[in-house]
Amino acid sequence: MTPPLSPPRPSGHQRERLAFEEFLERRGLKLTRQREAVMKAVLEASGHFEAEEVVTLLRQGALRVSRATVYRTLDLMKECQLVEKLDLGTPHSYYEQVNLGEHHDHLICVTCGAVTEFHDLELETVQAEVCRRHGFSITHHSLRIFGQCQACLEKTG
Amino acid sequence: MTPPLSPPRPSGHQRERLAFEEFLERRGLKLTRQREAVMKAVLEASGHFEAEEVVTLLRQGALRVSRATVYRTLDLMKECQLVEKLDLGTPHSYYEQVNLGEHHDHLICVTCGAVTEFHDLELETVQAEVCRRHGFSITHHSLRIFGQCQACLEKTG
DNA sequence: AAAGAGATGAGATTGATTCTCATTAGAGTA
DNA sequence: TACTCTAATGAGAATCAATCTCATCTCTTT
Ligand SMILES: [Mn+2]
Ligand SMILES: [Mn+2]
Ligand SMILES: [Zn+2]
Ligand SMILES: [Zn+2]
Repeated sequence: MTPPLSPPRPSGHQRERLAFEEFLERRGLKLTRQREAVMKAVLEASGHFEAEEVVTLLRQGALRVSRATVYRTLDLMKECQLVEKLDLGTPHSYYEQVNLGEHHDHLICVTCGAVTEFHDLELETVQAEVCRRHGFSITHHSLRIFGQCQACLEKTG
Repeated sequence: MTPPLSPPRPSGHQRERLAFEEFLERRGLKLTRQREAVMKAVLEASGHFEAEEVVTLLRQGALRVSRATVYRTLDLMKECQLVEKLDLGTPHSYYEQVNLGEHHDHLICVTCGAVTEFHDLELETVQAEVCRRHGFSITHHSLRIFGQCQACLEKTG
């Protein structure tokens, strides 16, 4: 049961879905069936995925969605801050779904490729301080830490 | 004159030059005229540059150096940690010369494209702490902060 | 000078992403 | 329903930095 003092928050990705719809509205764009299919696939995706994976996944559904539309919709969701584009050092980009107002950075294992997410408040604070000192107005940032993960360290010493 | 207590440090980029020569030696590779030309150009370069700029610059000299060799040598210098490859959000990569043992991160203005360098010891410390907590052995990292630089802020409010 | 190993360069190739533009879908109107 | 108008889509072409190929060159060593 829902605690009485908690407002009944929309479940699933209702907030994100709504945010995207309002974003499209604001821009005078329509929520087409194709855009809806991409949005649904992305909101339900977990972890880091390639654009091509979305294309492949959607091929299994009834509605055909072209590669171009997948890329275009991912761009829109990125502008809406529901999606982030990642450069993990590979030749092509990865994307990930980000819940409204959340953020994290990445530890990337150069041995096995594992990507671990973390969030550190102190780190964010220090970054903000650096920006303040430079009179720089930050919009977003990307921190990638490369090295060996615990599992790989234990294997090879 | 050199202070007596300071060891006579090699000037210019003697240390980096030596480091590269030893690196090649260790790998059983030769310091060819082409590699030397690229190394010289890179060590004397300032700021962030594209691979293509090195190709163009070297075309003006007596010795012809192919694009392939420029890319190959930049990769070697990267392994030797004399060069870093940067993704500034543009479609192609930038490179920069890094002095032995030095490091910095970047503030990138999304309005004018200006790139400001900074180094913050506290930031590095907090990062190290995050890694320790995750049992992660860091080799290197890349922090990019995007936003508006002071100049752009003053122009547009 | 002959042999062997690495290095080079011109040009072909790659491949993720973007672009083009003819066609389609959908909202609004009469 | 039929018509209009505009945004959206999709198939395939184009892009272009980066990589690859492989014939040729350069050294060093016998
Ligand atoms: Mn992530
Ligand atoms: Mn720099
Ligand atoms: Zn690992
Ligand atoms: Zn600026």
